[in-house]
Amino acid sequence: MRIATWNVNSIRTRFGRVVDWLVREDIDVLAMQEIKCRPEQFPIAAFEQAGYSVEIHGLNQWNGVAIASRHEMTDVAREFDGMPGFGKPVKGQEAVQGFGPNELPHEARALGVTVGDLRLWSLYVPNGRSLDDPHFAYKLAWLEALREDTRAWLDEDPQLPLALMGDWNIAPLETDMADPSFRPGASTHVSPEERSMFASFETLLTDVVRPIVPEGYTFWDYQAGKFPKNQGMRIDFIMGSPAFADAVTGASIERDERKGDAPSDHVPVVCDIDVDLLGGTFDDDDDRPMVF
DNA sequence: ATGTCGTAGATACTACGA
Repeated sequence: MRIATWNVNSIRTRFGRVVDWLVREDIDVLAMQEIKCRPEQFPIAAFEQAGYSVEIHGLNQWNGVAIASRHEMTDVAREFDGMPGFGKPVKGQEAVQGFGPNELPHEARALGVTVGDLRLWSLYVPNGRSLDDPHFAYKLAWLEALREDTRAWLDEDPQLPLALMGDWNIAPLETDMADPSFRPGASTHVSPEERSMFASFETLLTDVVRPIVPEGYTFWDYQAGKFPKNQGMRIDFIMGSPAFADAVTGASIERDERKGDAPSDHVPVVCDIDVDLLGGTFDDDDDRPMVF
């Protein structure tokens, strides 16, 4: 079972490339971020023709998350408890997107689904914009609420195979940041507050890719030739619970997807799961009998 | 190099977000 995350930077621009990659790499579940569209604008047919169903959470041209899967998805969640909002209240949008505990409108940054035994989230963590911007406080509050929900989910079921996958917009280690325009003490993504917040998730979850792929970036800004200069950053992660991490047998960062025509500025991050190690079954596995 | 993308719209350019 192959599971991946990819900030696609507009699915309407990128769907051909994304579906080609899904088929070529035999991906079972892909968590996407920055789809930048509403559900009715999403190119669902291209995914269905390749054997995937899609769950979508998109409110407008910004943000937006989706999950494509070859297996049935259930228990779809389009927010987590206590998720804060941001911006100015939009009249008439209350019923569509709801409001966070701070009474500001929700953004489309989180989508949770259950696939077999797995609980999977596609997450697009707020960028923060700059250290003195209200968006930065929003980023930290959004992550804190997510962490407390993660703690509650695992308190309730310590054996839950859970993965939080997506664009975390944090470079946890010094070696994760090679873009010279992000400077310690002056920039988002590398601040002590963000790194401390990321570390607090690591008391609950582990980066299942890092042990297998210790080097490499997942994002390179389009500007100023940062990809050819390899001035990238590692900000896309698959964070797994103990039960999830124990089933991981492989991982990769798909650097070649930053090459060629019209790439996203992010590349896919992949992990392989041995479903036999999860203790349950997948109803549409074709290589094993079902076991109840 | 204010160096690139993607979105929307009171569009053929500007504003915004990343």
